[in-house]
Amino acid sequence: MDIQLKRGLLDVCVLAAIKKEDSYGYKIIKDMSPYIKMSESTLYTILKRLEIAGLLTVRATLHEGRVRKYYHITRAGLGRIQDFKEEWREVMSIYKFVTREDSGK
Amino acid sequence: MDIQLKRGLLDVCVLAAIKKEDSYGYKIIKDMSPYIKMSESTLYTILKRLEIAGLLTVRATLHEGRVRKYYHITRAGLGRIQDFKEEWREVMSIYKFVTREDSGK
DNA sequence: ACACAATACCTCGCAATGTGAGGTATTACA
DNA sequence: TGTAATACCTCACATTGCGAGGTATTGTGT
Repeated sequence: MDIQLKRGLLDVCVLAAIKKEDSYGYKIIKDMSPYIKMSESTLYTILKRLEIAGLLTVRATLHEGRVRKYYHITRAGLGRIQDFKEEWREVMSIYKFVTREDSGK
Repeated sequence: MDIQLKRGLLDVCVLAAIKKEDSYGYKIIKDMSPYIKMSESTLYTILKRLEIAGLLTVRATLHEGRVRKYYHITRAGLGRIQDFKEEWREVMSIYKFVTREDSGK
């Protein structure tokens, strides 16, 4: 899908992916892939960003000899999703503006 | 509204603003302002970009001593709006993913 | 006459961010 | 021995919205 359209969705998608239960990078990409594709470099950049912003916390673990970092959403992260939800009214009004049919033409 | 969310909408909004009838920069901003705010520098950048991409054409006129440039949407521009419309299914599925309630939690 | 808003266009540098290319390391399987 | 899968990461690059700033004309208030 259009890269510009993605920009407003990716952050909040990642948050949504760890909302239900803590998850890790590799799994987040797999879970999101039916809805939205993203490269690994993008995801790890975003995870770092969201951590710095305090929207999630990290906990490193060892799993079958491999490092695995679990991400946990914070209250602020949940707030971010809520904000997104509220902003969606605006988005839909824009969508309607774009797709309206100029009946007279 | 969130600047990242805007990125996917602005181009197509501008096209929608000139779809009904040819319009010019200053008026486009006014027309769109109830739906989405954008600075002049943004708009003129976008108009230039869309012109280069062949999604609209320009016609300079004189109006009460001031230069006024009218923009006209091309077939490709209409196609861009159509593409956006079709991509919206994907966007809505992402929206649902983000806002779903984890019933069991 | 002077100041200021409105109309109408433009350029430039900055900051944010998705991506491909590339890197490191372990486990699983043919 | 080699390749895929798992799992993490860095870096340079291109795109793009925006603020700051610029130019010019017309209209309005003092």
